[in-house]
Amino acid sequence: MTETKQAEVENQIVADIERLDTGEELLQIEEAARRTGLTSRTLRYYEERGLVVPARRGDSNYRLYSGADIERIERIKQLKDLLAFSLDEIGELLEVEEQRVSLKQAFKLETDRAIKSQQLRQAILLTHRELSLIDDKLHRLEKLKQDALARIARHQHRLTELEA
Amino acid sequence: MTETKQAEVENQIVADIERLDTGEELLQIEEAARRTGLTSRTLRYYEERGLVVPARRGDSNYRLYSGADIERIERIKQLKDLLAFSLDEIGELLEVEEQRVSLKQAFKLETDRAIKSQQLRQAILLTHRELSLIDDKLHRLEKLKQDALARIARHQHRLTELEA
DNA sequence: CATAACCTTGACGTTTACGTTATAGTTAGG
DNA sequence: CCTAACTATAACGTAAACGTCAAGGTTATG
Repeated sequence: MTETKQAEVENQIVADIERLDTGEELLQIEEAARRTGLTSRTLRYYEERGLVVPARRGDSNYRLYSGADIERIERIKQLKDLLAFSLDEIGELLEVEEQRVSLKQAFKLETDRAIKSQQLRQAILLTHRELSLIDDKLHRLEKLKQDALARIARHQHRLTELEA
Repeated sequence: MTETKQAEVENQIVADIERLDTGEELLQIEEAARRTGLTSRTLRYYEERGLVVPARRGDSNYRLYSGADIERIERIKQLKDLLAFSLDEIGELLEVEEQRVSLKQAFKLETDRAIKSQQLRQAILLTHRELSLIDDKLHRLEKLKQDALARIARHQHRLTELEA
């Protein structure tokens, strides 16, 4: 059986996958990087910055990323690329999101109706703050678009005028 | 007459303003920086990168920025902040815009109807390319917003459920 | 005409966000 | 068990986008 280098690599990738007690698949750094479109160096850097600490380390001390970790990395990409935020700003925003998550946890355990309501209201507030950040940029982008559209319309008008 | 330091500065600012043959006001670098919300260093850096070369230099070799220069600087800010473009990318985009402008000039001088039409079509094409860049980011931002909105809706739903 | 407050061109420093290289441990396949 | 291909940390390098002096010229004002 002459296994190609390609096939070997694929085997390696399959071997990359471990599992948590929960049965969730865990990825080694290179595979996590591949799935998120980043590099392993970048993932280590994000960890150094405290942005994404992988779910756990295997016996070999290898980093093992969970599905939640991958989602978080994707989120960082979004915020960085789309909102032009620095990693510092992203960190703050993710902290807010985490507050929301832990708030969700507390919510589950809570039995007091009044407190649960209060927690939900708090979660809504946090998300609104996030939303306003996005909305702000959205509006300004929208204006940029309108400018471009206006230019096109002007040209178009002259064109029809010319060809009348 | 005990002129305050404040007043002196204001005098200086007024003195900053020179005029082109056209009668357009020209600003020295600090005032140009103040108006655009940047620093003089940044403006010099932009010139170094070839992004904004001031309209002219005075006899004193001072940089003098025209209204068009100021607009261009504002444009750079927009593209950098809103689209998260690097100065390189902005340079390319501004080049495209300049093509559009010079095209506009050529258009004015042109008498041949067919050529004028062609030029307009070209201008429209260029603007469309710009537009697609903006639109792309806009769509992805919109998705971010929907995610946030969905989260809010979920919370809101649970809240009404709870308080029913 | 002195002085303050501009301006000039270097040139070196800094932060961010990684890339790259070196050295060494770990794991799967033949 | 040897080798290839992963992994680890550490450390140095780098490009972008400026900040921050330093040394000197220019201009308005008292």
